[in-house]
Order: sequence, then C-alpha cells, then structure tokens
Amino acid sequence: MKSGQVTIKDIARELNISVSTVSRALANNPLVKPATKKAVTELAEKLNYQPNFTALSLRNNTTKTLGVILPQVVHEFFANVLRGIEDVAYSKGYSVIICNTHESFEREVIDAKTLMNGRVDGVLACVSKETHEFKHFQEFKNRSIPLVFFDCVVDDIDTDKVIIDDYDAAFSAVDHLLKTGRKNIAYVGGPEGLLISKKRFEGYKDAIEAQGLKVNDLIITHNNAGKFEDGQHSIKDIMNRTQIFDGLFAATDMLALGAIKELKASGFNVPQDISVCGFSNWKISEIYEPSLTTIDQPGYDMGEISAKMLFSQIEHKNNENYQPETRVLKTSLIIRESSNV
Amino acid sequence: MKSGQVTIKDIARELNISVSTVSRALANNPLVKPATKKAVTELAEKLNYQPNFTALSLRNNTTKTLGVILPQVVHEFFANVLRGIEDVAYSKGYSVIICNTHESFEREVIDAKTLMNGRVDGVLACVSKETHEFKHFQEFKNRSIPLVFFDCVVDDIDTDKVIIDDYDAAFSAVDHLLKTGRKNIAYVGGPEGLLISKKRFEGYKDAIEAQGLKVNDLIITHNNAGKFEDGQHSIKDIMNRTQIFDGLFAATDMLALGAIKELKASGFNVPQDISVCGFSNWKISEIYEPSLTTIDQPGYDMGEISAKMLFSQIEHKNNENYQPETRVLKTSLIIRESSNV
DNA sequence: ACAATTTGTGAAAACGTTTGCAATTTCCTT
DNA sequence: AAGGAAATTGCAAACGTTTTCACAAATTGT
Repeated sequence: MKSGQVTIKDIARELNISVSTVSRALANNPLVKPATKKAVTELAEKLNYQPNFTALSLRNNTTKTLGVILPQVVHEFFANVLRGIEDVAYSKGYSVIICNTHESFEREVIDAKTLMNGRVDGVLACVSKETHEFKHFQEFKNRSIPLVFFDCVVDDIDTDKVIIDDYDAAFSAVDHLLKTGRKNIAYVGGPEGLLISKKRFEGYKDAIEAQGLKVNDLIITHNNAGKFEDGQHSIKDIMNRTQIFDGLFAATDMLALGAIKELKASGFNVPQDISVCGFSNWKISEIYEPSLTTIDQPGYDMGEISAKMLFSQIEHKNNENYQPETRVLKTSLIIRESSNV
Repeated sequence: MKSGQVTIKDIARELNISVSTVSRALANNPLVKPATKKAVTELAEKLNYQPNFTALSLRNNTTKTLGVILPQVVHEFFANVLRGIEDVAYSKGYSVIICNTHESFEREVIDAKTLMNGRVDGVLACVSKETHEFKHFQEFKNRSIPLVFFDCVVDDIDTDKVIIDDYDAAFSAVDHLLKTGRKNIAYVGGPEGLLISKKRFEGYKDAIEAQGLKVNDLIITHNNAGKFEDGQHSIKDIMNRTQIFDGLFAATDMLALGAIKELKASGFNVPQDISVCGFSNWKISEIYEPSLTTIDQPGYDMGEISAKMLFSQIEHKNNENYQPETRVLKTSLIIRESSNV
C-alpha cells in the first residue's frame, strides 16, 4: 500500500460491496439502504477517508481552484484585494493559487501558462508594469477560461474588468491641494507605461487646468517604480530644475514619503512650505510624521467584486450572450497632517 | 465539444493513430518513427495542445504543487520567505498554493484539510498565534504527506523545522542597548503563547541578567498582537506604573514604532531619553524618523531552506531512515538612529 | 401464488494521461 | 522470396472518482 491514502476502493473491499455503493453512500444518495450507508460512513470516518481531490477534478472537469496573478504581494492594496478574493472563494468552497510575478513580464508569461492547463477554473489578473504584450492573456479567452482583470487591466482584451477611478482620485487629491491655497503642485509619478499611472497623471493635469492654472513640466517627474528611493530621486531632479513649488502629489505613498524625506533634507517643512498628498493609504502613511494625506483605495471591495464576476463567468460558461463588463470603483481622499495648512 | 480543451485524443483522431503513439511522440520517445513524431508535434503546436494537468496528476500521483500555510501575507518577513519558497519551487517546475490563515485557528484547520486530500505534494507551514492544538498538522504525518514548519513551529510534531534564533537575536539586541550605557530596558512583547515570543522574552531577560542587572516587571508588557496600536497601549500601561526606563526592546518593528509614537507624545526623545530597538527590519524602520535599530531576519533564506528540505522529503518519501532536522538561522543586528546615543 | 412495483446493488464507462505488453509492419539477410 | 530481427504501433490497464444502466432482491397488490 503506497502513500497511505485511503480510497473508496479500500472501503468497498473491506465491506465487501462495490465502489459504486460506497460512492453513493458517501454522497448520501437515498437509493442506498440505511444500514449500508451507516456502515460506509462509519468506516470512512474510522479510516479518515478524504475524497481524492485530483480524481474529483478529472471526473467533474472542475478544480475548485482560482488562480490569481499579481505583480507583488508585500503591498497593502493587493493584500486587501486578495482578502476580498479569498473570502468569496472560500465561501464557495474554492481555493486560491497565488502567482506572484514580482513585476516581471517573463514570470507573468510562465505563470499564465502554468494556469492554462486545466489547473484552475478561472483566473484573476493584474498585469505587471513590464507587460506590453498580451498574447498570454488572450490565450485564456481562446480557451474560454474565465478571466477577470483587476487594477492594472488590459484594454485590448474583451473580458470583465474592475478598476479604480484613478483619474478621479488624482483629480480630487490635486484639487484638494489647490483649494488649500497652493498654486504650484509638483507631480511624482510611477511607471509611465502603466494605465493607472497615465490616469493619475491626467487627473493631476486636469485638476490644475480646471483652476485656470498652467501645468509646469519643470516640476513633473516619472519613475520606473513607485518606491521610496524613487521619490527621493524625483525631488532631487526637480530641485535641480527649480525650487518653485508649494505642493506635491505623488502616485504612491512610498513615492510621497521618499519625497518628504528629501524635502526635509533640503530644509523644507511639510506641510508649511510644501504640502504633500500620496496615493493608496498604506498603514505607514498614518504612522509617519507628519501623517500623510492620501487616497484610500477600496482594495477589499475590488477583490470581492472581481471574484464575484469571475464566478459569474464560471457559472455561465456556456451562455452565448454574456457581455463583459467594466466596473469602476470610487476612492476617498483622506486628509492628514501633510496637507493640513 | 466542451471547453475547447485540446486533448491527446483529438490529435490521435485527426492523424488516425492511437493515443499511445501520440503520447509517446510528445514525450519524444525514440520508439516512434520520426515522421510520425513530426506530424504529431506539428499538429500539437498548431492546435496549441497543453497536457491536462489534472489527468497528469492522477496518473503520476504527483501534483507538482506545494502548499504554504501562513498567518499573514502583508508582512515583509513572510513575503521574503515566500520569495525563497517560490524560487526553489519554480526551479523544480512546481507551483505554490498559498493559504492565508489571517491568524485564525479555524481558518488554519480548514486550510490544512484543504491541502490534505492529495492536492499538493507537500506542505510548508507557519502556525498562527491562535493555534494551541495540532491535530490538523499531525494528520499530515499520519498520511505521510511531507511537511516542514518554518518560523512558528510546533514542537510536538516530529518533522523538519526551520527557525530563527529568536533567543540569540533578542539577547544581542538588548545587549546592544545595555552596552550603550542604558540600565533599564523596557520590554514590549507579542503574543505570549507563541514560541517565538517566549524565546525573545527569554533572550531579553538573560541579556539583562548577564550584566548583573535585575529584570523589572514594571517595565514589561505583552500583547495579543504585534501591531502599532499595541505598542502605543504598552507604553501607556508602562507609564502608568513607572517612568523609570531609558531603553526599550520591542518584539516587532510595529510595536517599536507604536511605542515611539507614544513616547514622543509623552514628551520623551528617542534616542536621547530612551533608546529603542525593534525586531524584523521592515522597510518602514529604515524610513521612519528616527530610523529604527532592529534585528534583520533572513526571510529569503528561511524560505529557500524550508523548500529544499521539503523537496528532500518528497524525493525520499519511501526512505525508512529519514531523520527530521531542525535548522536554526542566525540574524543580524542593524544599528540605526533610535539607539544611536 | 404470480405479476408488478419498489428498493438496493453492481458492472462498466468516462475524465486525460502513461506504459507494459502484444501485435503489426518494415527492413535486412541469405 | 522466405525467414527473422528490428522498428513501429496499438490495446488495455491504471490512477480515484461519479453516474448511467441493468439487474437482483424484496415488497406489494391482486
């Protein structure tokens, strides 16, 4: 006997009945005689029988597993999204395979392939910042594997999507800074290729122009990532060009904090000299001194909604007239010390 | 035809050969005629054939999947552990299922059951702080499913373990504070039930006594979690009892930062009045002002070593004389502003 | 007491793959 | 051209389950 796994056959042999009867008994099928049922369930209990997951998957053509592809996991926003996804999945008896691409295109392609061979019933994906080509995702559609994008989505692929209203969020953040009397708001952005970066940048520009002011390229920077160090470099760059700015909007909290660090190092006070707003509402933005004004993103909701949409695809897999949908979630501005002037 | 999945049968039918030949051709078996092989591989390519994962698992009695059970994912240390695990797993063609228990015992039991039915080839686990009963883990051993514990381990279960030398780390942290001339070091700890908490606390006490000083219960607190707010509460509690202390060792960085916040609020300066040391070396400890002295834990190494041990179990599953082993990893003290006196 | 139900059970196929064995074809050798 | 070896290929079983269909046994109605 290998691997100690108790199977339905073992039970059948032991009780001198057929596997079919055991299967039915365990499924509580009314066809089987109560006495037999009792014998089977008791023996199953005693032997600690667990139905073999792989066999079930093969038989039922369903793996009760969802795949999630995302670029980072040490990330409070994604962690909240994951919680939302997991809660929905667990409530339906599903497990979740998490594929962490570490923002690598290559890894993303590998992960996509891994999930494409019938290992999961559906996939939730957030594309990495390196990704500019989407064949690997298109393949999910070709194989009609249910797919939902969240946060960083692929415009060209026709499927359900759940996104944050990044434009609106950025607009309201910059608008807030302007309403407190600031006139020259600098911008410290993330990867330019990313759709969410573009949206945030547009929101920034439009908020300024909405006040009849002009956008000033001298106080605008973009970065390949959204890390603390990038925020520091951005401020150095801007300072080399001009020191005329009194507000700053950063596309992530980490960029904002890096910027603040550098501003302090250059002798500026936040918020007295320069007021600052970040994006994401990570825990650190509440702890830091000065605490950071920022945009709160509904991560949990995003996960929950994405997962529900995915299940809706899974459950209506054969429905011809299913129409992909894009849900846009609202954010909220959290005002703290860094913009409290 | 359902679900569009191309199977080996489709290829066989199309080419008018048997499935066995197709299977062999795809496996590049030398038995099959080059011409046939060519025809098969070309058609497979054209139809974008991918071997069905579930069928393979059933056939080979191996899922090429590892399960990881851990209590949190928004946690830099665990995230590093995960990276280490993933890197080893990927290099062997394995995927990783991550089960996030959210520090809930109930969830941990469910997750363990989920992984117990042949869904994974082995399990890496870090127990939640709520867990005081271990039947669900013992069951892995009963079924001889390879199991490795990391970080928060279960003493009673005889299997491979990888841990941090928490005692040693705490000792060296407190020793460092004492060597800078501080005499009364407060302790702000995490969940008392957790083995790692106990070890850190012991290291703290022994370091004090090693200097011929006495441990003072008035300046010791324990918390149910290791969060920022717990650190704040701890300082309030201590302050209500006494204000006589000039150093502080906290069992996590977040506890340390919460403590610092509260100390500042009470008019103390860090490090001038009270020097502080945390534990874990999260990014925030480098960013915060004052930057935080802390213990760096080799998270990536822990993941890598754990995964390697697990694979060693998997590969020697039938080896009678396999002896479980416990690896203890060294940490390093990172001295920053918060203890720079 | 015999047919007609009802009730309970088993055999076999199916999910997609690999592989030992047997069967067939092809190619040499004489 | 026949015989045999070598090269290809196919059949069937197996992995653990569910489920359709058929059949046996027990019960009911007359």
